[in-house]
Amino acid sequence: MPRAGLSRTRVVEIALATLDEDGWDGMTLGAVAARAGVAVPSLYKHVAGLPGLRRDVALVCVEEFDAVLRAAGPDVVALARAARRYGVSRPGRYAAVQGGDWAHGPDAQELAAASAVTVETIADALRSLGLEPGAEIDAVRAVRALVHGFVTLQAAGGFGLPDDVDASFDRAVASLVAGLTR
Amino acid sequence: MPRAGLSRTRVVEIALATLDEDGWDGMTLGAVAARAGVAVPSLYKHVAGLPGLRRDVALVCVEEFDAVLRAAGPDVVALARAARRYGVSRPGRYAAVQGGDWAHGPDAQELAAASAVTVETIADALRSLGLEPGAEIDAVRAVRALVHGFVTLQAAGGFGLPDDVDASFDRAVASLVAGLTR
DNA sequence: ACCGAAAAGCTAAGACCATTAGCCAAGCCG
DNA sequence: CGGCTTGGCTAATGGTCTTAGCTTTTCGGT
Repeated sequence: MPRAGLSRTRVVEIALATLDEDGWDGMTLGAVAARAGVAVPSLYKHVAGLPGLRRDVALVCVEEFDAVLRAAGPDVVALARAARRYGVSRPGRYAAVQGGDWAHGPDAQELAAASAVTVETIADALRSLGLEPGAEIDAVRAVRALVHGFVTLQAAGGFGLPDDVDASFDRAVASLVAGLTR
Repeated sequence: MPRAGLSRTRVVEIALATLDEDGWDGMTLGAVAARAGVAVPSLYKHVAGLPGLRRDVALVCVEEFDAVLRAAGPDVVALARAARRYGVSRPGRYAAVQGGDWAHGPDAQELAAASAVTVETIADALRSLGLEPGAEIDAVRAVRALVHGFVTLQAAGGFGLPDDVDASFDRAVASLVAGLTR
């Protein structure tokens, strides 16, 4: 029996491919093992079960998401567009970034730290708007909520009308920014 | 063997109780059957499997959610507050309202119709702001996205800082409304 | 009042899912 | 070359949903 030559990072890579194809709920141990050409229990040699795999995958996605945001530059609108593009084009990874409840898990530290970086990126972009100091946290929350809500509603097919969702999004962000700087 | 005296509506009632206690993912046929004092396959006599049960439960929740919004009156801020209060106090039912992908299912009609009523309620509240006719759909989407994003981020523990989330929400809604009517 | 049929429960069984235990062989290192 | 670590495996357990088929209750019609 030749070995498959797996490793933690290789398993995570394969899991990411599965995630992109089958979504967050479809990223099952069976699917990953099949794609790796290996029996399911073999994965436990590299990864701490399904929760551990999800945690590892989420960490990669959070870091990737943050990189995308950073690359969008310091403009709030560009940042929001980039975040939404990521969420729409890679729904599985976006769900991994936002979706987990590992906020309550034991190994939440790494994830929380990585998420904090993302929040800080948004805060940087908002600083250029010249908000009052006390309003910054509120503004970050508002932007995150608007973008996240848009992405998830769209992903769930919540926008029944076929009107241009891109335009709606741009206008919503513009309106919120206008209201924040009012 | 005495009968349990179940019915479709009774099963849905029990499922709602399970939903409130165990959340959307915890609303399993096993949990519902146990609470009903019945074996799992017996539920199939009243409900079309798990997808059918979810569809029925979602329908009830959508109608309830719409009633809550209507009761909040025609003010946008009050409506947003009511929606968020519902989402925070009954996370399971809120997930049922928003969460499904039955938009693509075969029996999406009833659900879609009920959801359309909710959207119309929001549109009514926004009409009092005196928006330009073409901007209405965009405005509804913005409000829905902001509220929905806030609720889901909060439910996922996405707001790390312990700052007052209620105040952040009120300010976010006020900012968006200000931006929309600008 | 009775008989038959529909309805409502049940058990059994099958397909997946995650997880644990324990075995065996591959490969590295002295 | 021998042994130990490591990475694969099979087997088994318990959970999920689902279908098939059986039994018993219950109700309606004559």
